[in-house]
Amino acid sequence: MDTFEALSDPTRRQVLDLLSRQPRAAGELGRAFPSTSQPGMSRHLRILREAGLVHVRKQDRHRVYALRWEGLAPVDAWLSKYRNFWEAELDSLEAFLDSGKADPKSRQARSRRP
Amino acid sequence: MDTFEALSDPTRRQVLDLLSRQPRAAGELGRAFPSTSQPGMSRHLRILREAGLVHVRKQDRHRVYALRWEGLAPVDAWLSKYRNFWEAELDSLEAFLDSGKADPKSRQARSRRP
DNA sequence: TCCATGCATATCCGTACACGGATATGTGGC
DNA sequence: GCCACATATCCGTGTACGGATATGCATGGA
Repeated sequence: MDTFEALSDPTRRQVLDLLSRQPRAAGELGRAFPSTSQPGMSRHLRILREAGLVHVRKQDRHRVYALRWEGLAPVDAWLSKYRNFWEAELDSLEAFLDSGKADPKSRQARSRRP
Repeated sequence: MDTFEALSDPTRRQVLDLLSRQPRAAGELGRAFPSTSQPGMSRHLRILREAGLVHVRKQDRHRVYALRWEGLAPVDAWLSKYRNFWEAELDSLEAFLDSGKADPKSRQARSRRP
């Protein structure tokens, strides 16, 4: 299962959201989803692992899961391909409107098309 | 079907890739995927439409599809949430390297909310 | 050393739905 | 009426997702 498929499941995205705050043990994650059985959560974690989205570390008797930021690189790469065009669109719009105001959110460095 | 599910299919991502270059008529897209039937492509386009990823315009007897950049906003938003942490990680790493501190393997213990 | 904890894995079962082709039909524009 | 599609079915296959259950397996503690 590739990155995009792994991310297509809401539960797995929620798991990643939890892990984005801090690493958590498998059991902790399972308890965060009471409607999911232990093997069920374990399956989700397996998919996330195989997609390279999480990383496991053994600590005592626990398996501590942490987010692997690099695992999101494929999505980021795919998306930036579009972001370039997107921002080009927005830039054109801004230029057209000529509001003269800066982007309030001041997104990360607006990489222009090379 | 939500945005992430719509993007989980490789064919649909390829369609978006084509549309990122220029708008195309439905038939044109269909011909780009010879192994897909006409109703088959039409179904994919429907999913992309309902996910807000493409936009249709009637031109003569053709349906011209174009990418809706805003449709990718949910993915971008979701991803930037992580990109911030990602960059924070890199920053922390830099800070760590600058300060010449302890064990470099304690990476995962360090993810924290800003 | 024996046992409980904390998981991962393996089945089996069942439901649901994605994806595909094939075919038929509907529809708006020319 | 023809073209370019969209939609609707029906069919079939594959597989995701879920629970339930049993087992494997390492670690840490009594």
